[in-house]
Amino acid sequence: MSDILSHLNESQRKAVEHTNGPVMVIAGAGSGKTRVLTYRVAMLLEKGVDPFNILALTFTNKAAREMKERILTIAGNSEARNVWMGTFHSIFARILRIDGHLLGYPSHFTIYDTDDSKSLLKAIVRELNLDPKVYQASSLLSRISACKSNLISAGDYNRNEELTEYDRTSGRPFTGTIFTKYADRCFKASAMDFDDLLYFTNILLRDFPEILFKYQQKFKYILVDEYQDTNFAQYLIVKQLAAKHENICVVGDDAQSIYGFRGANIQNILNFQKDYPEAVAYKLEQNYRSTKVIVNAANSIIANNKTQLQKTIWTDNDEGTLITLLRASSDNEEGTLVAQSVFENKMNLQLSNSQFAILYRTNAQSRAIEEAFRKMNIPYRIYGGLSFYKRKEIKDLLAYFRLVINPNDEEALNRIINYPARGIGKTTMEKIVVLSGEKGKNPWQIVENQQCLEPVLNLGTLHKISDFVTMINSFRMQLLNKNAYELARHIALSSGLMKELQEDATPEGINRTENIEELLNAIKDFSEKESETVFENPEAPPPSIRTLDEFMSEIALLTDADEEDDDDTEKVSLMTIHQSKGLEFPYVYIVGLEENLFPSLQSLSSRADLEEERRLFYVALTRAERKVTLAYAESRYRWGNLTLCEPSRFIEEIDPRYLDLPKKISTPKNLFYDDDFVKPGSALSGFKPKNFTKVSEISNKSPKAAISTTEASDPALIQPGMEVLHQSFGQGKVINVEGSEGNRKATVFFPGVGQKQLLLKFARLKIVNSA
DNA sequence: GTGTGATATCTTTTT
DNA sequence: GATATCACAC
Repeated sequence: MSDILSHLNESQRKAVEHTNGPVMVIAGAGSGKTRVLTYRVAMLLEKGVDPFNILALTFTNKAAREMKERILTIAGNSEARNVWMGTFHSIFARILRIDGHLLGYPSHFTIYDTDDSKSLLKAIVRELNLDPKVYQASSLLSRISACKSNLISAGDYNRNEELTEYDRTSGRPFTGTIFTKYADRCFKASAMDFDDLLYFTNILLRDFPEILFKYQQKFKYILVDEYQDTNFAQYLIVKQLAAKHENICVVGDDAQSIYGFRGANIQNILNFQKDYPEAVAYKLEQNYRSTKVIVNAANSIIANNKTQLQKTIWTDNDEGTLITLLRASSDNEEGTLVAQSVFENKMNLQLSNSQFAILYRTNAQSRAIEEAFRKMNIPYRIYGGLSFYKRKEIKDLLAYFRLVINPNDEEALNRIINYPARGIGKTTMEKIVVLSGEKGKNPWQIVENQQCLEPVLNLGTLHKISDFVTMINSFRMQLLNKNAYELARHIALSSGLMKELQEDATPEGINRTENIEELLNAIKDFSEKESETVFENPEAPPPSIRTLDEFMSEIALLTDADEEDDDDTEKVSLMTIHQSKGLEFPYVYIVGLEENLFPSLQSLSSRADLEEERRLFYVALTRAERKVTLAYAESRYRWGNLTLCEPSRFIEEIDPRYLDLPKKISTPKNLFYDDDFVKPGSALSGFKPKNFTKVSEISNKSPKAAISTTEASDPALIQPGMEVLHQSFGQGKVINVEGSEGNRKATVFFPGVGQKQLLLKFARLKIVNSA
């Protein structure tokens, strides 16, 4: 261990060695925060602390997994796997499965994801005959979520004058009613949404002192990563659990707080020393990740924020290259420029794809980038976006599993009662919902009870329903005696879902079938793998088979970012800045630096939000080890139509000493309308095509062309894959051709020169080899 | 009750 | 450009 400590700098070492009492570590970007956390856990184990007494909370499963792996390496002790390490949500879901019965929840409760929550809210709004445009599911959910994060229950909400008054004046007086109904329906469905996991943990600890005591005893040492991103509910859980031993260590960086929209309260970290007057604070200010240029540029950005803890991030690393800025006329061109730049750097500097990351503000921006990368044949991997577990066919099959495990799960029932179609339609479902409202029961209890249904349904429908119920019940009987894979496969086949998908021979249909196969394979792996879950009683023998409900509780909180890429091709990473938090890449491209996009439109109304956007930009910059490239487009397709964009204010906020401005930028813009892009409605739009035709005619007949030794081929014949000859660049290979008629553009790679985009009517390429 | 085509609304960011 | 909902025909 002592030589392990030698891997740390002085402040890191102090933070690691100070194991008892409250400690706060303010860790600047790239300052070795994860290192401190992992070494600290290793240090605790070294000192003989039982791993079952250590609780380490992270924000992503990925971070937890990585940390666990590293600790295993450092500590060289397999005991380390018994540390309670995971996200807030997964750790407290585990606790609620053990002790949630005290609150009336079964241990197999369902976790509703955002889609489930929204769909339930929509149903409630419909049932109350309210206007879904006024009561939008997404805004209702964020309001409810904000309440729960601040431990405000539906009852509290309705009693709170301020909240209800606000709803009345904003024309949504029934928000409180909806909240109440939503909470009630979730409970009846034995379901918790993401916020409930934290909310009910708080209730559990508040109302059952013996439970609080139990976990206080258990978690003698508590570590919290990304403390700046905790919300009130999380803060209070940690505070209560730590109250007995006060061996709490929080690590964070106020400059990287980017989850305010989710209720994260930056005050939690700013007030830590008020909560624990004896707390010792350590600052990690040396950055080991990035070049001086990057560190200084990032500092110059964050200096524009008013609320922050004082610290000076510095580095001993090289000066590095200046930040470059790419200006594109459109979002598509931005993609092309970025892909070209990646390609050039890769070739010139002999780098691999995985050394590059493209970061953007919104998921929607990935498309243009993706397209450009596809055209250039650069392998990439998108993080987030449409997660595997969010695909329809996967959600359908999972809904079967959910319903089998928890028949009360209303959203699962809704999803599959008529999928594949079995003649139980909208009207029938409506009747069922009405009945469940009247009898105060959940839909499954109604569906299961034939007597209930007899008065309102005809015999045919009644039969269809009872067949469905029998099927689900027969699955349930096998829950404990079949392993997860056998049962999952059985369900996929005998529910008819597999058949339904196989009948669809379109490429999408085949893909869906493959996805189901993939899910089944994942379950197979799971069934065969030994359980790694920490059991309440470590001495208890592991259960002989791994069941489907175990699988479901393990994946409920997985997100796409946690998915491992088994394909070992080297790929460029594409992700939102939020997802990039905690990661690092040698070369980072930050795209879409435009006003109203980054910073986003909705952040511009308040100083706090704008500062959060700025911190987001800070996070993006500090992901880079060697070089940052920024990009923006002058126009972009937003919800279908073209919008003009201004460069982001953040570009100007960077100290110009660290920025390599393109010479282009100071020249009059219209000189650079060198391609098919014309601003709609601008004075140019009517004239441009004509002018261009003329120019091209002239150039073809110009004297220069006449004396040229090479004879140009007809631009219309140029196709990707061809070898072509250019007057000054020499021979090259056509990678891509795009654009229409007179404005066809080719991307050509010239060995030794690099990749060039050429307007075919000017380029006068000669086809050398059309193979 | 089911399936098809038209249309409105959408975009922050995530557990 | 994509998805969710609605109107309409079978």
